[in-house]
Amino acid sequence: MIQRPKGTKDILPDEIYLWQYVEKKIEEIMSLYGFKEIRTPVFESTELFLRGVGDTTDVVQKEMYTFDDKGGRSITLRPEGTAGIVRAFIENGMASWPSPLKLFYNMAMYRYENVQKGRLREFHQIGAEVFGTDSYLADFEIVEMANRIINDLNLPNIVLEINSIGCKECRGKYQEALKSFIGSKIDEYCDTCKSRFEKNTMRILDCKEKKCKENNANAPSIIDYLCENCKTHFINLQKLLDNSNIKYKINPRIVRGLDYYTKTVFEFVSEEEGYTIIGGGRYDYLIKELGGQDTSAIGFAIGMERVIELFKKYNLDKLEKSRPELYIAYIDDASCNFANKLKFNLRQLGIYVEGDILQRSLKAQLKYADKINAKYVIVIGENEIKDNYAQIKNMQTGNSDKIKLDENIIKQYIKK
RNA sequence: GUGGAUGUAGCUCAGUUGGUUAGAGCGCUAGUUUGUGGCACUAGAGGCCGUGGGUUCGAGUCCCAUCUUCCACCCCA
Repeated sequence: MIQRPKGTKDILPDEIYLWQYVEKKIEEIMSLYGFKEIRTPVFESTELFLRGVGDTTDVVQKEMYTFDDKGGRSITLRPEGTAGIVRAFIENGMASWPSPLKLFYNMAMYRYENVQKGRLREFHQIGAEVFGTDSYLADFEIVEMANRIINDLNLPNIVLEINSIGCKECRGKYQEALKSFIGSKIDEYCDTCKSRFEKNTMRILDCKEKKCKENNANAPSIIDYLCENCKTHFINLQKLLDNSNIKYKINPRIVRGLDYYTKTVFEFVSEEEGYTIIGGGRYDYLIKELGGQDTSAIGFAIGMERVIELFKKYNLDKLEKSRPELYIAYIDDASCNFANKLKFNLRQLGIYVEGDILQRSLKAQLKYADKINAKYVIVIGENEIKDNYAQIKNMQTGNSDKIKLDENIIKQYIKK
């Protein structure tokens, strides 16, 4: 039997309504904040991610789906959304659009990783990006919108963690300080940390190896090395969060795995599942690095599979599955034609009506009507056609009323 | 990439120290005297026992490999 590739998932009709609800909710909120949808290609030139995401990151080094197409071009399935959006921003001259430019996307991402809870090789992110502002007001708006999404989806036990990793200037100083702190002790660190020492020192702070963690315990904090500008930026953001009663934790250990981040970085973490469901931050150099003009930007991405999992856990019972308003059953050939006509007319009026297309017995039709949870049932037979009246039965209460077989009257009855 | 568990019907799972045509519940289809669902009863369909090798007179059961799924590390959403 051919099975789906490792790390992929089928989303079946019994679950899709959850996705539709959550996606709709998120997109409504984003629209409310002025974000417009953008869609970019599933695959891009490999170089985009090498330069955009950063060639020292794990995502690029070992998790990309990269291949040569028939024309010999190196192609990569997008492992994240931001790089492609920035490419589109530059390529379509969006820098000349009114600032700030707010975009959102809802797209599948691809990473070759080992599968476990909340981690797939094909997964979905809804993300938002703001281009053209380096103000802390944008940082606030983006964090506040993410917070709103968590709240409106009614997801409990989510903690907001924020940090600032500074700009080029302060990060340079900090890296020096960090290097001299680790310095001679580097032999005590794990191999990956050793390899990161030169090129990506800050990542060492993120290591979960016991030994490395212990060694990092007294490491200098980036926050102490922020330049004046970055410091006030960070403090202003905190003030706004305080004002809005948005609870957060400053976590100097958040450095994020993508190289493009600067200044504010943040994560919404599910305490019980132990994973991040929304992650994001500012990336003031990325656009220039990818060949655009100097433009500040900030954004985040929501891990949809993780959100759905949490949402299912807490809110499943609150959602109603779609069900037919009416099932029209028939008895013989003549009434079958009549029933079909009525079904057709009601659908023209926008009513969700079901009827038999299997030529089944009346009993089987009614059983089916029950299984699909139809609200009302009408049975058409010789008498009904003759009288042009039928019983309309409420399947929940079992009560029925006499009704004229006129689609407008039926519509009115059902909708009341 | 590393470590641990797992795989029998659409789903959840039984399957004795290796021994005839592999089972149950749920679900699905049909029927229970023919124009009314849910309940009950009856019957039916549906399995290369993940895949490929091996041991054996004989393998769902034992051995090896491989794949999948799940969990942890790493990393991330």
